[in-house]
Amino acid sequence: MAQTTEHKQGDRANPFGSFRLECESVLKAGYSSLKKTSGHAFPDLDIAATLEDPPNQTFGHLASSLSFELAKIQKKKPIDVAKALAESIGHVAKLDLIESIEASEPGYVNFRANPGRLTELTLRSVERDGSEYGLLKTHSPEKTVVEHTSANPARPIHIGTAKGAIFGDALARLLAARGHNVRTHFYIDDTGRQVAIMAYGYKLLGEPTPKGKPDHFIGKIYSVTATLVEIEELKKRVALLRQTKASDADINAQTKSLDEWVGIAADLESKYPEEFDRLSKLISKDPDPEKSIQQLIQKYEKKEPDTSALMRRVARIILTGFEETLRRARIRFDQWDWESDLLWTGRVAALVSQLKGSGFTFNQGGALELDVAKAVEKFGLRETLGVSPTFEFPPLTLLRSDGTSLYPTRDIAYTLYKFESAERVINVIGTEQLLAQFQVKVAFWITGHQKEAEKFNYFPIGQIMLEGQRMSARRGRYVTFDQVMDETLSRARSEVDRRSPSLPDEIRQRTAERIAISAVRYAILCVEAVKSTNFVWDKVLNFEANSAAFINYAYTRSSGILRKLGRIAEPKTLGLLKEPVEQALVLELSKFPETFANAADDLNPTLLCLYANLLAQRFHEFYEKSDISHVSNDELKWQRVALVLAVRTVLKTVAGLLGLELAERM
RNA sequence: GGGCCGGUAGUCGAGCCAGGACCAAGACGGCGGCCUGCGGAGCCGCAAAUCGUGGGUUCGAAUCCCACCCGGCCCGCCA
Repeated sequence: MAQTTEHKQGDRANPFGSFRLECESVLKAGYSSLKKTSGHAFPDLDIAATLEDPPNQTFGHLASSLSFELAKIQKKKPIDVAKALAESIGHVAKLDLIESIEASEPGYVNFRANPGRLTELTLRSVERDGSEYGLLKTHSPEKTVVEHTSANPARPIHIGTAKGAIFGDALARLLAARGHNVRTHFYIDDTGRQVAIMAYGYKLLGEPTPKGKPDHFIGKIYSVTATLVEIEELKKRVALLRQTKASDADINAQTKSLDEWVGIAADLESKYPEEFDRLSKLISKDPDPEKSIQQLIQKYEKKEPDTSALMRRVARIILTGFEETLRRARIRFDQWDWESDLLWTGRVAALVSQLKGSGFTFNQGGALELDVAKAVEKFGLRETLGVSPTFEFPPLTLLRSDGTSLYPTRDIAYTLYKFESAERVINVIGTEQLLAQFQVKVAFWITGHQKEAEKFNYFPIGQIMLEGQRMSARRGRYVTFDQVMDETLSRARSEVDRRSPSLPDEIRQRTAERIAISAVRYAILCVEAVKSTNFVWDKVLNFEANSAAFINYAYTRSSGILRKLGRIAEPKTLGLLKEPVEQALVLELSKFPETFANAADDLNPTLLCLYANLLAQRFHEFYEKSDISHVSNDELKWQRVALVLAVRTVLKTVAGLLGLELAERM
């Protein structure tokens, strides 16, 4: 069943939406006229909701299943009701965009659009609105913060994180085009253990200037340091267990874990012999590496000058690398938020004391706990949160017994911070964060921010697996975003070289870059965000149907036509575009505004991928079957050119929304 | 133990929220065709699906409800 979409928003045209509105209005008129002549009591039905897309065009362009509802009441056959309905509409309505209304077995009322009128309206609208065609503006614009990526600044961005980055970026583009005031934020999680480990290793090495890409360079140091520290700790733990005569099971578990880490260390040693060797010697000189790392964390939280300077210095080096990667992927941020700032500005402390005063906290072994379950029951949040009566809400530890905060606590403070400058907040994060996101919402209720709780959206990202397993940076089982882009670029470059050898080298390189980044973005965006998928090179490197290259090729072909024609004249009318391939193309163009609005309102960029692919497909079909530059009838030629121009406009708009860049030649 | 998400041709994947012409879109892979006029990264055709399983609701279920099965994930004084 189709959804209703507003007819006109701002002064932007919505051709198919206008057709839909006309169908709705005549259907309502037919319904009430039938109501008068019938003896039965008619209920108030959502008539717009009965309009749906028919399976193919032999049934017209929109169909209503209203008769099935009425047949129940009138105790008649649906097809008879449909006939009566179609007839009564014929009497009451004057038609504009509708060409015909027919009853059809088993009981649908089919509406066919008037091809001439729809073509005229669609192509004139695209011509008039240009790059703004279809970008229907919302009636209720909101200041919106989209937080995404927020990769831990300890190692390079891998393809799993990149998925969140690409979706977050596309989401921001879509919402902005819809008329919302959107800002993208990157959360720098710098007060956790990972950044401290990284800074510890970096300091030990004497703060070297990065060789190669900064995030890769520092990431290497992080991996080696983390592994060596972990091994030291495990060795101590096993020794302690032996001393205290712990159970064999406990000792075995730790030993097994230790063996695994030793294996990882061996891998790292062979990959980075120099760093491994040096760090290994340096760390062994430290009597208690773990303590050194803890001290870094604690001093940083307190903003101790030397430590703060060090931590920020290292984190910034990594972030430089992130920015380079993200820029390459056409992803940009309006704001970078440091987690440490939340502590230093007292926001975390203020939140904790407010929660403390709420009566929903309790003390457990010196740690401060939030009784989430109690709050859920008190405020009756199960329905609001959409969870079953048996969903368990474990308590949330807000403060460690040493008084330091934990990540969820800081995340609550952070989300509140985002609301300081926004009416709506969208968090683009992995599906595994579901419970944590619930906890944030519940904390919002406790602190009296229920309005914000309603405007707080969680956009879950399903994992990308590697050979059926979770990616793990420490185990070296991961693919970086840079790797993916490099590989795709080299593949795109060789394709361009092969197909367009006559283009200058510079153009070929730029074209390959566009094709490559678009291919990567499209491959990620064309599958729904929540689904977890296996990373497959062939999919990213696919330049055939259902890929960004396929869409770009439609654009390139249209460029070829226009280039060949040289000059372009205005057609007098648009009445000659009667071929099925032309009509199919017009219909697709007419549906773009509705598709866009639905994608933006449902937070679903994937819908636009499917649309872009479909539009390109229709164009390729048209291109094969229809001549343009060599038709002798000039009027027909210019009308077809108008169609080509409209397709180009819409392709470019959709591509922009998804962050794909189109090349004129490829 | 409790929960969340997913399960659609050999593979990938729309449709599910808002049930209707579904004998289920599209792609990859397979098979067979199409360049003496706009670039073949294309087009046309063929083969391929117990819509995870079993019940239920309904005139009608891939879609809603219940139970179960499989896969991923979560339930830390980690982040």
